[in-house]
Amino acid sequence: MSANLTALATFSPLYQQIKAMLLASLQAGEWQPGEVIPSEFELAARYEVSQGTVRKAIDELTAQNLLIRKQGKGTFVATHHEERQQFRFLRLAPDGGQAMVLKNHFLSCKKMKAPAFITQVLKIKAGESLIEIERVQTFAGKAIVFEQIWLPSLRFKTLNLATLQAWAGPLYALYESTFATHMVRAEEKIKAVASDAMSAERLNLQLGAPILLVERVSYSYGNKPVEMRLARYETSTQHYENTLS
Amino acid sequence: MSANLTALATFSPLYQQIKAMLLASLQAGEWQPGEVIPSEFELAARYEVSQGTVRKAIDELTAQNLLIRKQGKGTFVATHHEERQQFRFLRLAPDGGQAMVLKNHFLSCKKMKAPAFITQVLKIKAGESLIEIERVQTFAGKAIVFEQIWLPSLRFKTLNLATLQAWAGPLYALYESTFATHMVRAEEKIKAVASDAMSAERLNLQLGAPILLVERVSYSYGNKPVEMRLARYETSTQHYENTLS
DNA sequence: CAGTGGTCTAGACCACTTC
DNA sequence: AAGTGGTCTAGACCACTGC
Repeated sequence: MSANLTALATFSPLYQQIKAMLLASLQAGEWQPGEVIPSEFELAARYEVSQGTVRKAIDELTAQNLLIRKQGKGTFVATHHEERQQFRFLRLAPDGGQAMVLKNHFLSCKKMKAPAFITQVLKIKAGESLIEIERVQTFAGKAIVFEQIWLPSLRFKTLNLATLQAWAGPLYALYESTFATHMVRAEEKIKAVASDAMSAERLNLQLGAPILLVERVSYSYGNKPVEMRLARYETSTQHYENTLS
Repeated sequence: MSANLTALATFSPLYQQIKAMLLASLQAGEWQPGEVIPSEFELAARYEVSQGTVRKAIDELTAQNLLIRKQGKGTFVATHHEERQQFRFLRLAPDGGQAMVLKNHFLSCKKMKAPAFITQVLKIKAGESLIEIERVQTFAGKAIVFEQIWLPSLRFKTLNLATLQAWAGPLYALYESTFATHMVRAEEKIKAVASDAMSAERLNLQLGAPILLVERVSYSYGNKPVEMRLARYETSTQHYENTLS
């Protein structure tokens, strides 16, 4: 209310506080992915603010893809099970046209001790146990993507090769369904490299053929890094797409 | 007002119409990049709507980086001369750390007839005249980027090598200052390829060394494609960064 | 102090969904 | 018809800038 002094209490507008509380509820799992959250008027009553203020908080959360509005129905927690969300994290497209549906081939799923470069990224203890998944993805019978995926064993205790092979759909949807983990954001670092022996074999390329090397770190609520991937894309007939604005 | 029928007039909310009118003014050059636009109340009076409606229109334009709000000062037309905007279209970062400032080396600037693959992308007539620019960018003395840039001669009539070499700052700022062209958006398609003779020479690499090949098409107001680039990035000590959300 | 954008409210009405 | 999000308004007040 006061705070005329030199910004002692780091003033933040009401709708930002509401947004923070909504985020806390999402993180705590009060509303699960795919579920409706209470209506704007209910939330306004709960937080004792006007509907317009709740609305502005929800506006920002929908802009970040954490919530999805559906007129007449309500506001829903975003989920990777949703049709529209399937391609949110896939930037690969065939040179001719639209998005591509890739076929999964899981090669392995093993426990391992986390190497240093992963512990740093995932902010876990040195030597903590990880699950390492190897996957190849094909399009029209041709291997396009080979990736290694690392997850903390603690959170993904029961994950195994059989589960993966039985799963149809995006990995992130599996994480939601089975491990109560919703991915919110990812950061990628991309390089062009000469394929090493393993990548060349998996992608049926000549040793040294140029491939895209994509390092991805995915974050759940609260900026928590949960998954790290090292992906190799074969880009002779497809490319990585990006829009700058 | 009516429109109970099966959507004859493609109803659009007031603030969308305001947004369209603001866009038209931007495109027509009524307010130049870097200038203030009229205050929300002035615009509300002009369009005979409430200030809140204008506000919502401006909200969307700022979200698209077309306008920039500055509390207490006004709302400004976005410009590539702005400090903050310098790195908007540069996704290259050194493996260690933050954004990198690259040094320009313009190699050539020549007129040429547009090949088919460019006429399609830039939507110009077959055989129309283009300007082709070749540029190398260095960081800490090392060549990092080699690119070819194509612009329609019509719009960029007076552009020449001397002008380019005298220019300090982003190309897009030059386009604004001298050619009344503001770039709004760009789309990139990225591949890993083996460097050809020309690229290898420009980047001091061995022939065949893997490089990132980035095709970029940049758009001005009204989704008008204006510039096409083919860039090669050397990514042994830096990478292309991207955030997915 | 006046002018700008930023927040917040309260209420009216529209558009879409569901029963 | 009732409930949801979506639009629009009018007015009050806050925060920042510059004269």
